[in-house]
Amino acid sequence: MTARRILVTSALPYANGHIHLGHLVEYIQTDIWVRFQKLRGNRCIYICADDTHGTAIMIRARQEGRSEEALIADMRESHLGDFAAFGVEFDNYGSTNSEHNRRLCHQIWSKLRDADLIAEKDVTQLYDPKAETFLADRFVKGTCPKCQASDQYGDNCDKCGATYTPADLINPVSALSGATPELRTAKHLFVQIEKLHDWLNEWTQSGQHLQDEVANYLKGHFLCDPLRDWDVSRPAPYFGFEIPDSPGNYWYVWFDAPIGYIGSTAEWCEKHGETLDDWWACGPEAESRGAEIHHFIGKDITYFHTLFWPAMLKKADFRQPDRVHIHGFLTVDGEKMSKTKGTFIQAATYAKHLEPAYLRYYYASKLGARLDDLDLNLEEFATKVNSDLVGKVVNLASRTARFVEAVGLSSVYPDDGGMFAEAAAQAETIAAAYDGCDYNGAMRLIMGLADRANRYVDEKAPWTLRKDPAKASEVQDVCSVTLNLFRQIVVYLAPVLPKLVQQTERLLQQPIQNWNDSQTPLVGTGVAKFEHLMQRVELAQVQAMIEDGIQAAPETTPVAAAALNQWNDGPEALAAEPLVAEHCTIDDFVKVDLRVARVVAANEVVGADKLLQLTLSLGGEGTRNVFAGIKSAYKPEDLVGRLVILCANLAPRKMKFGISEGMVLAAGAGGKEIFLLNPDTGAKPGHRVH
RNA sequence: GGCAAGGUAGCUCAGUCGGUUAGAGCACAGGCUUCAUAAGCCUGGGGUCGCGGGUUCGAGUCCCGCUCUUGCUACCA
Repeated sequence: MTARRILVTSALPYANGHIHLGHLVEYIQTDIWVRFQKLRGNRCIYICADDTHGTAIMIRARQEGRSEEALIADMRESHLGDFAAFGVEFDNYGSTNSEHNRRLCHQIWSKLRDADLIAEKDVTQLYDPKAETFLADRFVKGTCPKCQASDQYGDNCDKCGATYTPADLINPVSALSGATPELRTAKHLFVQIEKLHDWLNEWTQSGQHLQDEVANYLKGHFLCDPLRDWDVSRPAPYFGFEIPDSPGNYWYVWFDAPIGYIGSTAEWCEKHGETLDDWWACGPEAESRGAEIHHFIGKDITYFHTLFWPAMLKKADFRQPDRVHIHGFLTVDGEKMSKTKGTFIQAATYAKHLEPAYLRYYYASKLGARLDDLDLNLEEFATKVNSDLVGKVVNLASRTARFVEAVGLSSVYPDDGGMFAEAAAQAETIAAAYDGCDYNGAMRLIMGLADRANRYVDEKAPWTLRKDPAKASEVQDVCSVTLNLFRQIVVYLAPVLPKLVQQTERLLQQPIQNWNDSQTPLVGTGVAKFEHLMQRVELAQVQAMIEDGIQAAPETTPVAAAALNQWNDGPEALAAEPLVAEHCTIDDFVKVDLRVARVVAANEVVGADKLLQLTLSLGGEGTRNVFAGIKSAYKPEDLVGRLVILCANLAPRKMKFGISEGMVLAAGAGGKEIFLLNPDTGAKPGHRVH
């Protein structure tokens, strides 16, 4: 078999957030594939980079009062640390904000120009005059024009489902500055991808490059109609590369992000004395050299990687991907990751509590070639790791290595009834599963081998043989067989568990460097003093991680971060009165009958220091007499006529000055700091608060 | 509404070209073992393969209809 030359990428993580367990599905999936290819003796390079451009980065840098460059430099360090912790090993980790990338963007752009694919059109968008920037739909909030629901995003309403443009919103507000946006028109540049429709039909439907479901999806959603022009420019200010032949306009982040794959490769080539053409050239000459390009991505960015990207490469005379491997999303305990449930777990939080190898194995045992979502069931996670890795695999070494520490492995491989040979014969089947991204199938086969080996140990019972000094060599033989079976399994698991490989090399004092190490048993070599290879997972550790996840400052979305910082809100209030940890059920909540009420009269209470006496109306049903401890902050005459929120079913309470028939709701620390709640305009006395 | 992918043991999933009695792991029950990190081994219970029809000597597998779940998309196929 001749060695393949394979360039592999994972999607570029955005420099606006930390790596979390969802990201890791992809990086672990890719890393396993890369390690597998390398182990097979193929020439394989794993290329990635930070995706650094765009509005979100610009806004965040502004809010944090520093340069974009400083922000992305920090985030790069964080990303690299997380990847290292999880054994994700890139051959090159670049940045889209690099000179290589700029040069390539220029090059590809001029090719697209030459191919007459670029069109200019006016685009009218909301503009934030205060922040001096155009606003993407999700940076605008306002009232839905259809159902009047407030606080809706600029593209659609999640109350009534209506879709509209941000300009239709009632009372639109910029999420960046709080300013009222205005309509402005600017020139944008578009790629007329429709001109490649026929070619894309062929490329996507050939069965070579995509999973079938993905090909069907593209056919049904995009390729059945003319492809819309793709808006690839943004007017200044924008953190990115300025378009050379259109000053004042910048390439949209999704234009230069995938080019980052090539830019990062260029960086690698420079370090290793190779040329880009060795990997990215297309045409018959390049074809004969046979480099392959494999992208691993999540299903959310299918669109960019399977239509625009191949089209761009095609027209710019670069090699198009041989395969785009698309995976699903991560759920935790069957649900989308949630910050409040603590299941939105950052890589760093996980690594603080649990061994990264566990996650690598768990993901491997769940990943198949399809784009199904993957569920991280925390209980299954613990039992799977414990029973498969500790109970089956590592146990093989743990139950035999000690018996042969002194004598090492037998100098001739003993008769094992053909077990080693049979397992060796499965190498190609297991390899095919890895190569086809069916890690789940591979893990199943490998665990079958571990089961078999454990049965062998049981039958031979070396601990019994050991009691008879005459059978010493038999003990050595049994342990030699077992440790060789163990080592064979470790070779098969090497792409998933690199650390276990190192430990095994140390234990059996021989390197593991190639898939073929599974084909030949070790004989006559030494065995080091046994040390535990892997610890069991305690459910408590998992729980501790979840709790930590809840505590850890939840990562805010760019919009929220920008909106938050803008108000300068501090943590003092929360610190003074921490959140109630215990949940209340919806049933608990509905027991409290909150109502809108109008203050029809308010009086001082003679003899009371803190109380005001309020007469409240709920519309019908007469009035309520309520004593409220708000004298320090409100004057009676300021209250008359206004609306308040009343807990209407609070048990009546006899007080020194009369009976209080409810409680008005207020926030604040006390004293002057008391703030009554009032509903937005439109609420009527008697309305229940839900 | 449209498109796509699914529905197999309590849970997570295999099941090739239609072919013997439908499998694995986990969980559960009973037993064995005590080398091993409460690890290991054996035995067992547990299935209307979503429902209904069809093709066939034979259907989890192929065809049609229905139903439910998930994802995408949306009054446009």
